[in-house]
Amino acid sequence: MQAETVHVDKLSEHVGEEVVLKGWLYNSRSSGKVQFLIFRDGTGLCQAVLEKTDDKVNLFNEVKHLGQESSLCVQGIVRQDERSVGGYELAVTDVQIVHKTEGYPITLKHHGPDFLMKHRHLHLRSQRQWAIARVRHTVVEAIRKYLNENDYILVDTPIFSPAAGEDKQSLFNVDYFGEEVALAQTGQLHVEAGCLSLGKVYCFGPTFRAEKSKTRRHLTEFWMVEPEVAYLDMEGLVELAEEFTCAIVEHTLKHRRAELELLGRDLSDLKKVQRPFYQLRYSEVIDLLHSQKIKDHLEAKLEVRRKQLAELEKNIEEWTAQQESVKKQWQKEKLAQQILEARDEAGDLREQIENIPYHMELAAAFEWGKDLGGSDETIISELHDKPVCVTHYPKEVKAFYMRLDRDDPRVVENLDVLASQGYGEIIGGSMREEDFDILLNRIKEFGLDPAAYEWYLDLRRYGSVPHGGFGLGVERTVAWITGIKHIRETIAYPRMMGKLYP
RNA sequence: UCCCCGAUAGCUCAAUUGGUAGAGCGAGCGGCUGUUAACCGCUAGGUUCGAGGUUCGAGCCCUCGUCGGGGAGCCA
Repeated sequence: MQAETVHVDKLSEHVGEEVVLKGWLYNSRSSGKVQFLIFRDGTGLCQAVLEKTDDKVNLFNEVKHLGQESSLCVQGIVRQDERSVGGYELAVTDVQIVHKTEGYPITLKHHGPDFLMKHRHLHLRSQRQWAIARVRHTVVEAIRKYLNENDYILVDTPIFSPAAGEDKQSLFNVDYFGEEVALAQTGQLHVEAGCLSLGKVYCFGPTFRAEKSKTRRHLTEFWMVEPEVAYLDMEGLVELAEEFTCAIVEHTLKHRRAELELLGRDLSDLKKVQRPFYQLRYSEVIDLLHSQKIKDHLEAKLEVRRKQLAELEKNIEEWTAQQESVKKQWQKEKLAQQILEARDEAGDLREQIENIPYHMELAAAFEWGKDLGGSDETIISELHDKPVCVTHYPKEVKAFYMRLDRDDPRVVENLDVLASQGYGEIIGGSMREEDFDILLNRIKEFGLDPAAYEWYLDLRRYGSVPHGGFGLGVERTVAWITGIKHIRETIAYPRMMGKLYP
């Protein structure tokens, strides 16, 4: 292999040249005297075409039996061809087999989530997962870029955590030289100390929550970025959350358009993510939940879902009937696949249809003082075509450190950002209580031991200032931006209840 | 912790309401010079999640358990 090694995503710069690609066999098709090797190298897919000419009979026969995911180096001449994935292909002159793979478990056909999660270490090689990983990388890049360019200083906060940030039930306990400590579920308390040193700071790391949640929005280990700013006020906090969210979406849209399109994301939704977001105070949310508008919305949604279900059921019937008459094998298979997907979707719809009346009741019966439920958040975000900032919750349902609103001490100056399209909460944050006496009182009200928070109280003893910040969940943000249904696909190795392998 | 659904070939699913366990993909072999999850032919592949029960007979019905999916609560 004498030619220069290049990557698939740079093939357009090498048309007419002989080059080497190093990677893996994604799929292959053979047609007697020509083989199509669908090849991947981490930067993209490329079709390599190998013809059975007299000088390449041995090579042809050797490559013919290569299994999916065999590793190989392919040498050939780059040419433009519309029929090929990516628009370029390689006319093969030589192949070096690095490793022959037999019986690769993940085929290009449909697999169930359990099987794929057990093979997560291999699943990462699939196209969709590849695209999601690249979007995630860019979301994280956007986060760091925004903060760094705006003069935030990174402060790494501890993962072994002596005191709870929030409530103790959702903590993972660890034996720390005989002492029971917890894995951090937020870096916020510690980052506040950094904030009073450096002004504008952030922490960014893994976060652990032992909540026994089995839903498409939850992980037990996830990544969170938490900016914290001194001399900030509530208005500034909202502005920061909005700017931050917009910067992430904009950067990702700019650099990962191809991946988002591959994932089937409707980009027009993302283009709408512009300041200002919708602003709702908690009390306004209650009015909204009790309003005729919500009732109408849910009734309309119910009607739409019923129609969609009827339509799907009709399609399933038609496709099932067609299966009998269709002769070609691949057509049968395609129909079978369509039917499976439609059934899945129909199941989803039935569940929604069943739940909507319940959600209507929940919304109508919502009383001041309760925390917003998942269904309430979904309804609110569905009613808006861009993210919604919900603020000023009752102090009882929020953490002890959140700053009491001086105009209405029943509520705190907090902020949740709900992503659009029903993706739920991606940001949660607040102004922090800067008054020593109020904070101490709040710690006691929550039944916490003030001794454990002595160092935190010091921050109010010595040079206390108004300050605030928030946490943004990386996985939920990636799920929203990519438009994928389940958060478990947004991280390479999802940790969920009962899931620890691989 | 609670509610709903599920477990059949390596994978994805069937099995006409309790009567001899099948198909496609994948694997192996062969055919085909432009395939797009290619196609065509042949071959191999099963303790129907586990334990118990009902029955002449259980993949199917009942009880318990294990694992998985979705949701409630809680949350990023």
